[in-house]
Amino acid sequence: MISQAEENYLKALFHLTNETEEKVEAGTNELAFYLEVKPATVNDMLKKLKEKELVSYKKYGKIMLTQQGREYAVEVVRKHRLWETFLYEKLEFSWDEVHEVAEQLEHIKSKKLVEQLDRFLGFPKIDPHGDPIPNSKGEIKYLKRKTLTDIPVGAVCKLVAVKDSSASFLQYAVQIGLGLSSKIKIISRQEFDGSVEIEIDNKRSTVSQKFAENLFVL
Amino acid sequence: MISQAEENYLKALFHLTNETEEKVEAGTNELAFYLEVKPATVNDMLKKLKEKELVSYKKYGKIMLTQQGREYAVEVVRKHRLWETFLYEKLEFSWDEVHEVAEQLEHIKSKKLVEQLDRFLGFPKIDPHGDPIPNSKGEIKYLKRKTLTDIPVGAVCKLVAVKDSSASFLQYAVQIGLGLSSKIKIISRQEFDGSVEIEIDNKRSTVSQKFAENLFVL
DNA sequence: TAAAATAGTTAGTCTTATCTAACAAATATT
DNA sequence: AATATTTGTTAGATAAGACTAACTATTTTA
Repeated sequence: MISQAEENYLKALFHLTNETEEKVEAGTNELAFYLEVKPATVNDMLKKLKEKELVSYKKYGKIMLTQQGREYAVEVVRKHRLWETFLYEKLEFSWDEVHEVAEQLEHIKSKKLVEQLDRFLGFPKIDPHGDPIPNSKGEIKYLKRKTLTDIPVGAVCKLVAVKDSSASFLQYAVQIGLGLSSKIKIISRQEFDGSVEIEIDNKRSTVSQKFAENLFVL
Repeated sequence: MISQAEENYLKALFHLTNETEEKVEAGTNELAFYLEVKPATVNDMLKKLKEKELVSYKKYGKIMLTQQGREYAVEVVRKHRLWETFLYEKLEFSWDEVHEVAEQLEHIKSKKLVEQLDRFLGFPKIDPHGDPIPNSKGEIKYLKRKTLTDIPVGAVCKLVAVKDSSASFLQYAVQIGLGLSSKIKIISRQEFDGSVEIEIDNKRSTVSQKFAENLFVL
């Protein structure tokens, strides 16, 4: 049996390594910082995870998920993103509220629950933040991503993801009526600073280039 | 913050006392048996719960929930039964599969989640076992639970729970084709001894009044 | 009512997940 | 290469929630 704490370590390792193309290994301090615990704690936990053959590492060496560990981590990510989708689509949670609750729900242990939830939601491909939802075989389809800055004036696009999902960004997004799958029309663009005037549900706003670069669209 | 273990003790106390009209207090051994832990463990936990003013008890005395403890317990029961309803109605879980998963889901902490789930389900009054679901104010409307003996001849009902689940009863049930969520049609009833002829999946059997009283139906 | 049975408590141990403080190894800098 | 800095490890502590074994209080019964 894998505890909730262990699941969190696996998920963290997945996000720090496998999820980002280049990196395949992490360090103790890095993991500790990510999980907001002390390096000593990570060290203890790694021993347990190594014992269970979920991670591979040697003293003073780099940390890597084993195949088994990766599979487990992907399952947790799958659950997290399915629950986020459920909260957003069915329970009227807003974009910035889903994460905290999904952090709890992702640890519920029931194979049937996950599969039925997936079916109930219509086998969604992306979660409310636009991140891909692994399928039941653990396959993840990463979509190539364009940002708002790539869209020409006059065109309409759909928001599918965000680069930075800090609370401050998400709150700003909600303020201007921006939600997942929002249709965004490009009204005009300033050559001077790259700021763009956009229209969402007949509501116009002007956002900076920095903001626009943070929005992945299709 | 109240831990999952603590929540389970409160819920157990509620079921052993407040839920049954007569009893208002429980003993250490009784609680231990119910929770499948040892009396010593219960004793330790009671000290914590007393400290938090969720139970009242004195050394060698009886255990009782405080008003606060009762309110908390009802909230947990509410969550449990809402989740059972969700699993049964939306995710195609069968009658006997919902409990185990609801035991996990009831500990998720999010006020909004509970209220939205309740709304999503259309503010259900009873769970898939026919037990009442407390409303958001903690009020519980106890309905008289119907048994097979309350169903008139000619009507059809659905099995939702059993009073006694001894092996001898279950074996008998299996023999006559009675399973969870079985649809039962009342063919005839003997005035003399209250025995009933029933039909399950086109198969007829005659059962005693004692047997019929053991079946909760909807 | 005295002995037996039952119920409840205490003390000490275990495991998990965390911490702090001190130490060791690896890497970077001058 | 010597030293300083960063990174990782170890040892020992703590808190929660469980256990066993031994003890004490209460209740039953002969």
